[in-house]
Amino acid sequence: MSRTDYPVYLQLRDRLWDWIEAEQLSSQQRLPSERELSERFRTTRVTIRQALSQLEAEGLIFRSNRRGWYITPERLRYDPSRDLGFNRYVIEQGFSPRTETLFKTLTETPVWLSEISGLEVGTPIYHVFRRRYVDERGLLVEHNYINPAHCPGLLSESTDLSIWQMLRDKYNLCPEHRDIEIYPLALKGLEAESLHVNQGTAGLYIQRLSFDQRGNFLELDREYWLHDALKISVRIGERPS
Amino acid sequence: MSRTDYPVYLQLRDRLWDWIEAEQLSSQQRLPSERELSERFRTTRVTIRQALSQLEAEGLIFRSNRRGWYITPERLRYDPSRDLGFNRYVIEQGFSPRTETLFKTLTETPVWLSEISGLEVGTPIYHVFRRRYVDERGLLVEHNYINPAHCPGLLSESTDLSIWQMLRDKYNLCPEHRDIEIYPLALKGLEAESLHVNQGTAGLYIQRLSFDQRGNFLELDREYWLHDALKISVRIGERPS
DNA sequence: ACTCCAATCTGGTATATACCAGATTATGGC
DNA sequence: GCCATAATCTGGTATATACCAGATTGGAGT
Repeated sequence: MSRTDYPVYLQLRDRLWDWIEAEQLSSQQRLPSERELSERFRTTRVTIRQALSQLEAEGLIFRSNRRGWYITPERLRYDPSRDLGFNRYVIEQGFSPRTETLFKTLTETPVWLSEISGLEVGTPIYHVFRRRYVDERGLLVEHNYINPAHCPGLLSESTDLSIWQMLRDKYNLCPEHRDIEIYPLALKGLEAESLHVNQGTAGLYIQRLSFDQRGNFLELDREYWLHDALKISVRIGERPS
Repeated sequence: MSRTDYPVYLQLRDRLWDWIEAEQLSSQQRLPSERELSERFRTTRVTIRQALSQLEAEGLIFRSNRRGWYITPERLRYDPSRDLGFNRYVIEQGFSPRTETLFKTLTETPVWLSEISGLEVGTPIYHVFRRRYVDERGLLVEHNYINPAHCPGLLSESTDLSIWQMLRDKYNLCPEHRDIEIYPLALKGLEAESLHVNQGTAGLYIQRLSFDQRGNFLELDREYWLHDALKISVRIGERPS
């Protein structure tokens, strides 16, 4: 029994889904062009785009600006409460990570950061902005604000790997307390541009604010993820075996 | 300096944002109709809708089916790792909660639940489906699957309050171990209908799988939130005062 | 082989128009 | 006052069309 009372674009959504399954399209493969799809499914490009947007919202496909539509890879599992480096858990899941440092600089603590970190406004602070890839798809950009009082000279190190690991191994820093915030938002401005996605693309924001044993501010991490790129997975307590 | 090289709908997005601020529109207030806005801003309804969709993605406004656009209330803070009842933390934040039980039934464990819970396929299981409001806006729907072995007769209780509290107070059950999963998705089917939103509306999925001290399955909680309704906030470790 | 540039392909933006379906409001009969 | 119903208002869906801008491709010239 088909749902013929559905709007066309929802029928198309389902037909496209079925078609993708039937064609066995897999991760990162390209769909036919919108014009071709609109002919094949006997409708207009506008309507096909509505259907494609649905599948995009569901995380089945994603768009690459003016290049086409592609099959979304499996979501990356991610536990923001653990201090595992990005590279490490990406590899653990059988993917291939890459990190680009877009800029790193020593700047002055702005008001908003002062309010959540406890640092005085104007205090020197490291600011690192990085883009992270999994299998050559850019999944997130990340701002790190690090207290240089605890790790002088950090900027001269390579920041293409785990900052957290560097803090631990080289500076013997270990966060004792953390505040984590997570919420969906729209990617815009610098974050959208850096990820090469359109303004307003759905994203997920993850913020981690870390303090040491004495309550001193260590680091702030603000991550902007593509909405379809990750699945947060947290385990609390021990599971008896 | 204005960004005149921006597409019209992004300029409109910003102008609408400014207009909303200037008009001091506040939580749950209604915007003028799309036709009126398209006249006021000298463009077509199609383009105004693109701009409105941007603001919707950013969480500034939300739509109520065929009634209009409204200002989104502040996000609710929510800590899925704690066992605070919904009603309690909503009230703590100065809002007014309400819960409707859409159905509750005794059914048989399906395959997918068996795989994550360890129950045998076909084992009796309680299934409760509820809708939760804050200030009379439906923010989420929630499926609860509860192991009746630990709490016989639960269905004859009222399920309009905290199931967790009932499990603790009446059945002395306390989860020792939990697996939590969170990811953005599109609301569709039953969940979209129950929240009176369009198919494909952005949402956030939160799943909690609870076991007792001996590793027995207690409860599965699957929550479907509106994307703009909550801010997950978790505190790890103690903050020295 | 290589570079450069033009042609072409892609999705992105924009306008105009029409009708539908649910929600709300106005109206008229009681 | 109340209730049923009709008119109206709202966003939702759909088609047709045009042009833009970035990405890719293909070919000419070296």
